[in-house]
Amino acid sequence: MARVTLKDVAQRAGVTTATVSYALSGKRPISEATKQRVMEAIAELDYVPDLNARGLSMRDSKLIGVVVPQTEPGERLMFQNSFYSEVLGSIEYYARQQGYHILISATDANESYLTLAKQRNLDGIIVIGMYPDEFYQQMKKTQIPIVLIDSYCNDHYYHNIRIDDAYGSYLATRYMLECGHTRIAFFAGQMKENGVMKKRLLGYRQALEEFAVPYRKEYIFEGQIDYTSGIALANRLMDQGLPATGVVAAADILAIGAAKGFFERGKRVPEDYSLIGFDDVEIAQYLTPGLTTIRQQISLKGQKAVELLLKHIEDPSLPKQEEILPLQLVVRGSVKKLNG
Amino acid sequence: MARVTLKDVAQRAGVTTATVSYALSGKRPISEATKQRVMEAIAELDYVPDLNARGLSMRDSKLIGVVVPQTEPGERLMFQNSFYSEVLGSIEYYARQQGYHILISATDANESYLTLAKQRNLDGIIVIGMYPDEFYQQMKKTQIPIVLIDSYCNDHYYHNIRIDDAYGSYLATRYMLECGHTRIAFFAGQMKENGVMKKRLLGYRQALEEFAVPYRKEYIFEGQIDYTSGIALANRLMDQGLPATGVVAAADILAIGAAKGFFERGKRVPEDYSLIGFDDVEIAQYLTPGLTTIRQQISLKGQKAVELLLKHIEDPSLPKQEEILPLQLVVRGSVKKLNG
DNA sequence: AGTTAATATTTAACCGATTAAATTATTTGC
DNA sequence: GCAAATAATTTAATCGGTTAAATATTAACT
Repeated sequence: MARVTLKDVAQRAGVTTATVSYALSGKRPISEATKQRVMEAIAELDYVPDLNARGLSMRDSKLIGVVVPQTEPGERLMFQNSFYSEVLGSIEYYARQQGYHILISATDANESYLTLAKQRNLDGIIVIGMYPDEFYQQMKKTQIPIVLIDSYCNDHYYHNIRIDDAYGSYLATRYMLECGHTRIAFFAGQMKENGVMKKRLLGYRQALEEFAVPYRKEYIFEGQIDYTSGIALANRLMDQGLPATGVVAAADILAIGAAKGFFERGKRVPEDYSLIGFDDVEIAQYLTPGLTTIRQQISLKGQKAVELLLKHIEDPSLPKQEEILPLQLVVRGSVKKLNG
Repeated sequence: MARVTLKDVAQRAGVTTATVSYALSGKRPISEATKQRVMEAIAELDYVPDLNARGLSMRDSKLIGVVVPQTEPGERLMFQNSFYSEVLGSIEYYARQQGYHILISATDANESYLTLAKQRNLDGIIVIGMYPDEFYQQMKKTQIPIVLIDSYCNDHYYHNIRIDDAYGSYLATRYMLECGHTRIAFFAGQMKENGVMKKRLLGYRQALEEFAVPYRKEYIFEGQIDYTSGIALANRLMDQGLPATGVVAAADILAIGAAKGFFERGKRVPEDYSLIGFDDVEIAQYLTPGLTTIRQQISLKGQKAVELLLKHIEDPSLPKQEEILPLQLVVRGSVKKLNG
């Protein structure tokens, strides 16, 4: 079954390829009569335009690249964590609605992504997460419309969709404090300068300050954003014999790992340790007990990113925008009230 | 910054585009001297070939389509569940190693996917899950190499990567029985004819039979494969006042939901209900208690699918293969021993 | 040196679309 | 009825590559 091309359609309809093309695009007037014949031919032959060929002359691709941090090629490969999966799913969904497809590239943000952008003639790129400065420098050179998700890159060149990370962990920590906790540990992923984790630490400190609880750096634990790291941090906390009664985790994944770490050593959440997460990934509500956490609308992030990107693709002069999405405390069962 | 094309490189190196092309592909001998000049020009201009253009004449795309069941456009959009995410991640990873990219299309398996295949000139397709018969009929017509994952489609046209689902739940159920349980409920997703869920039910029955425990259909609960359904099934079980002591869930997600359902009504796992899952998704080991389950090597599935697909793309005469991947019982803490 | 053979390079067509410019057909106005 | 204006269609170039066939260059052998 060979490919059906414009030519075949044209032949069938007794016209030229140009006519067919115009009939389809409407960029030149075509008589109703021929338009009719063309449509019939298309239907009869079951013709579907080749987007590559079209892209070649139109210089577009209807393809959106999505950069997501590289997963180690370990035993289990996946889209790192549920947070990414959910953003990706959302991006895929909304892009598809608009006739775009997404090209996911888990990358360590090196030059390889630039290559991809050129190879595939990407119409736009959505970058999730924070990367080294040089990455942003290089990306800029491509001239391709780019929307950043969860980045504090202050380069005015990029659109930005994010949340107020500091405020989020402020909310989390404040809730802990309101519940009567004062010895509160903070579990985070790698705290890079200007990174999301660093911002979340900021919010934690703000809340402490507001409640006049002194900030003690023995209470700060830094690891990676994954389950095993959560377990490890919990162990470190217990090993050090810190008299903490609660843990503010800078990501649900860390919180879940921490709960497991405590559990393995006979400690329970929330009886022995109160725990609050960040993100509200899907699983959070199904844990036992449910994880109290800071909800961000993960899918909305993807949706907004796609909308903004497509708007920019249509209108390259679109001024750079930054959109801060709302956050919300979700109380479930992982924090124990020490007072009331 | 306009696109650098073959022509630019040719000009710079003082040769024709054909020469450059041959120098790169090695399909015709090119003198070392010119090859050298060409390579220099490429480096100087930072040239990256356009895969679309190349694809147009080579009639390939270096693109692999991945069909995954459609998620409802509900509030949360994601790659349905962690099982899919993990397979997808794996496929992406191994495809990329071989210079392919993946085009994910969450679809309800209607004609739209055929369109995609044509539009994008997909080199091959990996289909995850089970679909209506007509879907397979249509796909076949595309003549595109296809590998099925987790399908019991008996059409000899397709390659197949799967597990022995019946055996898996046989293992799960047997373990329950060995632990002394006899009133064992079975939680499943939709049991379509010839579907994965139906097969898993089969294994459950086999085990019961082997232990001479009568099969009672009040113990069979059917829902969807998602967390909320797990909760719902647990509630149905409790509402009916069934004296079950254990639940074999046909998917980890169901098991996790079930645990939540029990928890919400004051019942605990494994004290009140023992629970065993299926899949061993990443989160299973981080739950409290850890979920006893049947491990399948999810990433391996993706890897094998990619390998097989690429092999087929290279050699279209490759005979159809079916590969059954191994399973393994993983004991954690969600099943209580009623005997010893 | 003069063919012949082998090697290196170029010419030009093609992949499947789009589109400016040229051409043909149809109205319209007088 | 005929030129001018307008509408419909075609011609042919183009996008960025590949490649069969033709040509030019170099090497090999009497």
